[in-house]
Amino acid sequence: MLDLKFVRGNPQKVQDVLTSRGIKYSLKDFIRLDEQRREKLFNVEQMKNRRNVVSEEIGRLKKAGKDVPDMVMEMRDLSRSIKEKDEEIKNVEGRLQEILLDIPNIPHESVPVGKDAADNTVVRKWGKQRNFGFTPRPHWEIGENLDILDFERGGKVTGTRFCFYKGLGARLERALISFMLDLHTGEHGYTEIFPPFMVNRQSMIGTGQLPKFAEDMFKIEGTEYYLIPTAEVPVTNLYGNEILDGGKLPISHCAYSACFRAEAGAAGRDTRGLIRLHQFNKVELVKFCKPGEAYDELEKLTGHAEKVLQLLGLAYQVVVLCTGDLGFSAAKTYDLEVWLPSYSDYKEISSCSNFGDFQARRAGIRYRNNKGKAELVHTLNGSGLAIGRTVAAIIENYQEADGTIIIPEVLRPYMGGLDKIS
RNA sequence: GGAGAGUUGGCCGAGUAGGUUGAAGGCGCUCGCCUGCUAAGCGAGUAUACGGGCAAAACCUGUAUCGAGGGUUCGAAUCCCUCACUCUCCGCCA
Repeated sequence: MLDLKFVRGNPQKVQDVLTSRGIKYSLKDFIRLDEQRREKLFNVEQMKNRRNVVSEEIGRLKKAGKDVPDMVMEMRDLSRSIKEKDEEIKNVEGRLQEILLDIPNIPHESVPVGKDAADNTVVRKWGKQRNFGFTPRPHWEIGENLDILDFERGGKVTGTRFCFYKGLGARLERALISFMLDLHTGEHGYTEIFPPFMVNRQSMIGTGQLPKFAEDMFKIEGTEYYLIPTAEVPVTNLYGNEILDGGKLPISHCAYSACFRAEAGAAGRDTRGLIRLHQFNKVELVKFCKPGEAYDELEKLTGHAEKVLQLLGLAYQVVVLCTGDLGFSAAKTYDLEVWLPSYSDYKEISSCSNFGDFQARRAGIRYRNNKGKAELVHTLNGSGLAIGRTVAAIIENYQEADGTIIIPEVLRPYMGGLDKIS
């Protein structure tokens, strides 16, 4: 959420942002509502002031044994009008809030201007695409042949976009989770969190999934709880409505969680394999820092996610998202894309973003600065990494001509010393 | 699921025959004094949000906030209702 005062003071800039993100909404209504609100507020506050003053006087006079029916009558009327005015203000504020909650973040100045994913720019590449001496096969084929992935039974037991991992496949999934968590806690200084996989509505609003993207979410029937689409949601909201000690910043958390996504707008895309499931595992990195540190922290966090790919020996590229492709809450995002032979292309495996104070304002996450003033923190997060897509990348990039899979060196301690899945 | 207790400021904790209590007291923290050092001691200060004034900051001023929302009342932390959460006991359960 943007600062109301900022929008008030920079309507043209905000309007431009909306336009650049393809949102056709005129801020004129908003500005008018805001003016209305302030006028009404000023008005009612004066009335309340009078009520306070007179009520106090009534108390004093009554104590002195005097009866003041005319004053009481006047206050009765005044209170009635106050109640009406308060109602009006509440309505106006509700509408303002609705609009404000649907306005996306402002991209950082370093973000390239562009229309869609085609305008994203590659920042760097790492590793080289393997030269197979045979025709590489997609991971779903290899996985099914080795009996470590079972999509068919996933469909039978639950439905489309669900999958069973089996035997060494399940082991590989678990190994990756442990490997990533160990790396981030041991080498990168993150404190591990194991969060709830369901959150309430307020938390979803805090990180920006709601109210705008309700159709992407699974809601638990009969409750106000939602399945989390990423650990970002519970972990960022961990400090919601708190004022943190500035000396403790930056705070770095990593968290494993299952992630649940409805994939409402993705019908027909990535229908095969592990790439786009309704449920997948992910290790997430989350940071809370002071405003001045955020962009340094973004580079660091991105580097931490890259480190996972490097240690696994997977070729990837780093892409900076252009204004048109940027997520709703983000001010700047780097996507890490891993080389996937079955796609003959790089495919997103991590998304690392700085949200500035956008989420912090929604969730109420502040810290006390060195002047003793409460100030919004800046929040960041990134996948470190998406587990399912990592499994896919390992299967495809480490496959042998005979259909077996070499296990990357760093994972072997987590796989009972095994060096191959066959 | 049944029965009961609770939810006050950064923390602890007062505060019910409704009235000047944003809220006693303590702790913590900040600044100053004092002091070989440290500790102790002394003094002052120490919430947030949203308005108004100011070009703006400082500052001044108003309103709101004692879990959330509603009600009663001239006036509510204090009374009533609903909800959420926490705790205890019972039941159930991994």
